[in-house]
Amino acid sequence: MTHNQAKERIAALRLEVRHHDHLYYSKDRPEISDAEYDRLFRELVELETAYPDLLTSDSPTQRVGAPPIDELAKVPHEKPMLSLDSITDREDVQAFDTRMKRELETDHIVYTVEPKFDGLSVELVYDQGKFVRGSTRGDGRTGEEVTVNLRTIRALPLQLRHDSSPPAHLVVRGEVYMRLDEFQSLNRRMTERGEEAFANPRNAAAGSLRMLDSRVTASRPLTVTCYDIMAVSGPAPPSHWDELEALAGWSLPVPAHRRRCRSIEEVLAFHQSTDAMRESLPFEIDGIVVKVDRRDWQDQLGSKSRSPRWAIAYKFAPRKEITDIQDIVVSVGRTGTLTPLALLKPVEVGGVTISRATLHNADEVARKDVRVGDRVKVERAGDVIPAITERVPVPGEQRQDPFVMPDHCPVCGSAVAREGAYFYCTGQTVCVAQLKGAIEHFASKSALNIDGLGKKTVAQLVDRGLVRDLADLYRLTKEQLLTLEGFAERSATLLLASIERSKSVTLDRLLMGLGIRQVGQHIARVLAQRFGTLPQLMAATEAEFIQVHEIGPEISASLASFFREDRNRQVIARLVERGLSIAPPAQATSSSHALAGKTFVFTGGLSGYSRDEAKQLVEQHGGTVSSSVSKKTSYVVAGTDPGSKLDQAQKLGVTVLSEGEFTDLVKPA
DNA sequence: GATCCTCGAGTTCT
DNA sequence: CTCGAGGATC
Repeated sequence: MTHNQAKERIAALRLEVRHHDHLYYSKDRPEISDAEYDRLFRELVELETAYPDLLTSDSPTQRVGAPPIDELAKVPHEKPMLSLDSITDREDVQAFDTRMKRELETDHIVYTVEPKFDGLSVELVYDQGKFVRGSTRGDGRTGEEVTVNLRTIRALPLQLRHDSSPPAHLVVRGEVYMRLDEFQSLNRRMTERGEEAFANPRNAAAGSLRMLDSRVTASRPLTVTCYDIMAVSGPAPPSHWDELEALAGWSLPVPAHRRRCRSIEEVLAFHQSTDAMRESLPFEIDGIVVKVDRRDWQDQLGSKSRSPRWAIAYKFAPRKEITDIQDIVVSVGRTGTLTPLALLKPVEVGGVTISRATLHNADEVARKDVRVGDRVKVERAGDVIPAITERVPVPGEQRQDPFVMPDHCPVCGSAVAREGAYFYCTGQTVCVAQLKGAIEHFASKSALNIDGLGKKTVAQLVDRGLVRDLADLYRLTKEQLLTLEGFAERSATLLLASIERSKSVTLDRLLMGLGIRQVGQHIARVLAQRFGTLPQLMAATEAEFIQVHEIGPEISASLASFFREDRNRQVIARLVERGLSIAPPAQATSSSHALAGKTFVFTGGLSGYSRDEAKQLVEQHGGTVSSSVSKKTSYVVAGTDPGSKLDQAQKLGVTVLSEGEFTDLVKPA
């Protein structure tokens, strides 16, 4: 074969392989068998090996090849990658439609609807028709570069169709996901190799795409679908529908199941029919996306800080699964609260196996009328915490007796007292469940911050009688620690060092750590500010506590009774005796008053700092951080995967900031 | 007395 | 994150 013949054959083979990749992955309609495809692919590889000068990076054989790297590079997005407001109720969709009609001053809006793929979104950049760069969403402004990993996805064309006259520059938004069957076989392979299986397809896709070694990514069956043109040289398509058509024309995969709707009723119908076919789809979707079709209208409507006004995600009702209650047990918290807990026959809900769910309190158990042996519906509320939503009656079933709260603590046998909706164990001084809880709380980050003193260690210390109260922590010896399971020289030394370090503590942290009822981080700080030292605080009367702003009769009664208790006074005395040195509370060192009077609420994950660091930043500038959104909230900072607080903010018209905007505010350049 | 705003406490799985 | 309830405010 001459060089020229080889060149022609290679070009022909590449076209054919791309064509079949496209049919297989984007259209899901292969025309040739896998064996035939393999034959074409092998011939191409052989020719390219024989004529290395003809090998180019856009050849379908060149999807893998880059060596592993140390960490993913950060790249700024060409356009910020916004997220979508999400809603779950019909009425909210109607409200969206009404709002659009009002703002656009028209009665006829065409919406384009498509399934919302449950994967991770990526930005793809094509220059002169060639795939040059791709990145994950990151915080919306800056993502992680995953170009080499994306190249391994066969549904993703490395070269846009030549005959489609691709634009000189094109930035596309897409979603990378994994098909369910591929996900299952991947998990099977991983389990066989003794590796940890992925919890759900989305995690599998995210983990696979963010691999440092693209050869691993290549072995993971990822796929992609594209749904937005973020930037294009030349004229932009006049509508979202045309955008999708253009993408498909360039051979990019787009959602096959899409529709143009002439009314909001059609949108509702599409949502319903898509939900119905959800179980039979080979991949996971979590709702539909509704977009105002016309581009000029989109531009007119514009965007809020983190989401466009002209589109919403209309999610499906949270996934519910049916399972049986195997038992109802009662756990004892650090304050002695008895909490009923349903042990469930393990069931998969939204990709995670659920085996227990809290029933909160006795009233709740009664209201839902759930008993041991009952069949119930389980959902993951807020997509995280499992909750039993209702009982599913089984015809002819023989039900057990209703659940009753025990009248003695299941851990220590002390009497149980009732207060409002809650039941408490009265064995404050003898109950090991309470003691364990109290110690864990004392050691926790926002209290004494003793590193290395986790749940397991606490349980052992208490069970072996080494620790009977908080002060006992400060006379533990290395010899004692070495007798614990899992403790050797190193961990013992580290734990002793953390305990030593905790001896210098501020008054507010100590107050928080003591676990006085109704006294959390906030009240502890208020008290520390007002009284300054522990002796002064302990000398105060109930009447004096009430004087303090934010402290009413309940909290002051709780404080007074805590300090009246002999046992508590002794523990405090011993803590001081064993070297605890209590400093006045850290003054709010506000370096500026730029944010004085402003209230912040955080929702979702931040990438640049922890919640605590973010809180400190706000306070440094004289602002305050609160946990719930109200009319008085100045800003809601929405990170990744924001929760219901974002919806609340929008409802109340509170300004929403992205993490980037927040940073600009607290760290002016 | 009603209403709004916050805080505290408990919770699941990986 | 959600619930229940304490405290402030009108």
